[in-house]
Amino acid sequence: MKTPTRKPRENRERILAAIREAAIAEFSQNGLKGTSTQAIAARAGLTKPQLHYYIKGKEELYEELLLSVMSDWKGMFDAGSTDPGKVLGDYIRSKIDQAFDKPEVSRIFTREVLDGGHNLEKFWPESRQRTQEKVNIINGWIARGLMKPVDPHVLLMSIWSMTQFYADSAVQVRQLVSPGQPGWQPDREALVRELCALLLRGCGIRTP
Amino acid sequence: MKTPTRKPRENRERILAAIREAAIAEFSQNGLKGTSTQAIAARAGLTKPQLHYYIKGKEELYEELLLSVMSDWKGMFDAGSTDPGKVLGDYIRSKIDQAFDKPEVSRIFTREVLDGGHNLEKFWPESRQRTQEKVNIINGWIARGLMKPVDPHVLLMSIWSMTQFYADSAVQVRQLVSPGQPGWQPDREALVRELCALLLRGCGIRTP
Amino acid sequence: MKTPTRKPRENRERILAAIREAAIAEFSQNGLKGTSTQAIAARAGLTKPQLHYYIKGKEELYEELLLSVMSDWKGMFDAGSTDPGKVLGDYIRSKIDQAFDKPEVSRIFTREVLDGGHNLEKFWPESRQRTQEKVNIINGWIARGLMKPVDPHVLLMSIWSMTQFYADSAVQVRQLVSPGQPGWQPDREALVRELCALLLRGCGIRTP
Amino acid sequence: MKTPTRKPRENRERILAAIREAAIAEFSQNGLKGTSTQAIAARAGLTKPQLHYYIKGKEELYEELLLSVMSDWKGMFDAGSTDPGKVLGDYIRSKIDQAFDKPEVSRIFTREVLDGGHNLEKFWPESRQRTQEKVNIINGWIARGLMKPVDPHVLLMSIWSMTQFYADSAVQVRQLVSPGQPGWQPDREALVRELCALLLRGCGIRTP
DNA sequence: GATGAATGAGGGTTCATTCAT
DNA sequence: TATGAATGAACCCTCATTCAT
Repeated sequence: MKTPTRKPRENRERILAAIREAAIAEFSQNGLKGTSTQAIAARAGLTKPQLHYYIKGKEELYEELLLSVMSDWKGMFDAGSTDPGKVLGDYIRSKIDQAFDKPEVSRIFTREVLDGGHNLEKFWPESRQRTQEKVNIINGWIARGLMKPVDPHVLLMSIWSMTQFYADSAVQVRQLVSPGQPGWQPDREALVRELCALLLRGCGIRTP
Repeated sequence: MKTPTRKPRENRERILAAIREAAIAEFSQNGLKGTSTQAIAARAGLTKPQLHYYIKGKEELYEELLLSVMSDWKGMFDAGSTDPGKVLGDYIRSKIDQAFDKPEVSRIFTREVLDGGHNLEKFWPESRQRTQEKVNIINGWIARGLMKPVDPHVLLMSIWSMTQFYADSAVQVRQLVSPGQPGWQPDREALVRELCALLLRGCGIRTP
Repeated sequence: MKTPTRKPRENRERILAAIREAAIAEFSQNGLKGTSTQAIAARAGLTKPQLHYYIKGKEELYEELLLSVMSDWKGMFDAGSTDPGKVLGDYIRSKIDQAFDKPEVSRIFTREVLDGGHNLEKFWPESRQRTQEKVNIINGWIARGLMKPVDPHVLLMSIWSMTQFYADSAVQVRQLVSPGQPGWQPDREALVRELCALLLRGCGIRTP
Repeated sequence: MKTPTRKPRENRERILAAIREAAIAEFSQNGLKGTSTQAIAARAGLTKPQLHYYIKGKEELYEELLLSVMSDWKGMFDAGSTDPGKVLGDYIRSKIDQAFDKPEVSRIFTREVLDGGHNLEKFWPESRQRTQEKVNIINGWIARGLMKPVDPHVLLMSIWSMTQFYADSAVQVRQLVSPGQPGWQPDREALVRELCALLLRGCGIRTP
């Protein structure tokens, strides 16, 4: 009569969700090696053996998380429109949204890359292909005179890093921009506007 | 009688340099927690107790290293000229040079920021001040009509992240750009040119 | 309503049999300590708690099994005949049959002896008595001149170990006898014949 | 000034010897899985981490021990003489000596075989070859009429198991032979004599 | 009867650091 | 200075068993 446990399925799902949340927080803060199952368990309100009842191991949990992280980025570069300004603008917005809403997720990825990206090996082929598709689209725009001849790879990596920055280096941002003072605040809307302006102008894309 | 040990001072310096070099490599690859003193000692050609004879502790060594890392970035934004294009271009080049030549140093910093930047606390005030100076300079350029009204903070962070990216995400770059194929290669000169073009145009700075 | 469960008694017996079979296989392969209840449960098609519903504990299950193993050896040395050759020959055949047909059972016993035989304590008195009876019979044969004066204990232990070997050391046998080649194969009939010839001749027992 | 530790080399060797002795005792009693490093460490008078300072791991230690066990058996079957009775008699004596003097070592091997012998894989080829040599020698004796036509493999395995028995089943022997009473005692000399008589007569080898 | 969940103990191993020499 | 040795804590994981449903 301690805990009702009426619906086992639901309970399991709830616990698993708690584990995932805890793991994201821990991995994001301390990395794969730096995170102890102890910490994940504690944060999820479980004991260590309990945790192992639900997951297979630390690495497996990490990889599963990494997979869900990767899937979050799919389809962000939506080439539905023929307007370069709209496509790139939407891309920037999506990435900034993700950086503001789920910064931990971004950090897990950055950390993994910093660690050598060995757990990402299985994702590279697909990522490579998707990158190539984007490159082709941008080259098409250039060919049609819709934008200046910018190296597509450099452009894509620039957008990636500029937006990722607001997730990974949130601390840095907060510290460098007169904290607690009426100075600049990383306001999401203003930021998106500024980044778009900077980049679209840089590409020579005319905006309405 | 094994080793002459003629000049203790010199010897000590040489060993300390070896330790620093080894530590940079290890910390850069595995982070603070992920690095074992064993690994540092081995890479520096010492035994573990030997290492502890020269350093105070892992954390202390790390902090000392972080300090030297930070000093590398001082003076990169050289406002000696009145030409915004030259100042920003030089800044970009310096950062890219550093990213290509000392990527480990960059990675240690990024990792620290990812970890929360607690060991950077003492550096924030100075960094903040230097950032403010740069912001003022840029605002001056804007006031004098030398460039479009771009948010200086966003601009600085963009340059920072875009350049840093080539150090931190070297793996990603290599993997995403059709490796081993005649595709795009991260050539330093071309890269600097592209980044300058993109950013200066984005700021509305006319280049000769 | 999932499973009919028509005859609970029968079902229980069937499950218990499955457990015993699974346990024999596991204990025989991995020993008492090396076997996990998990493994037994899995092999018997049960969950761990289910298994614990039917058994009292791992050790208890083991002891119960050991008991049934011991009973298999009763009456193998059948002194019904007055012909030493026949009695010993039948004994050898029974033991080889058991070694070939139920090697796991043999192995559980050998393992237990290797472990110190603490769980066999209750069986020793009876075994001792049965051994003494056999010794007396053999001494009788010797007294009547039916065989050479061989130490009965040594003879019995020799037969025991020589036959047991083909159960316990099946791997060794297979590996040492040119595997996969047209060399010697552990053929049961030939083996019994050879062992009988060797031993009976060794005892100076004339065979028809 | 706690412990002299004057000669590091010597000390290390002494500790390693203690570890090996402890490990033999433990592995012999509880097998690879059943033995805890804790137990080995305790028996050797060390703490667990201390133990790991000297060995690489439990499995490695086990394999090293197994290797030394195997080498103990090399050259026991000394075919220096042309007298079958002497060769086999010496073989039996060597094996019985080893069974009485180092029973634990024998048990480690038997246990390994019982476990499937996976750690012995690398030894099989050599063992196979040595077995073949012995088989050839015995076949030579038979061809020259020095002994009856006994299957050499069966003979060798019989000798092996009969002698091994006194190491592996020491408990059984002690329990089955009226313990504490003036009955039969496993006296080494008598045992060797009995076994030789039994086997040589079984092979039809005339002894002086 | 069967199932999800919990628990406490222990297993193997690695680590940062310090001692005594 | 430099080395063998020690130490105590922590880490990841598995196990046998039991509880409540």
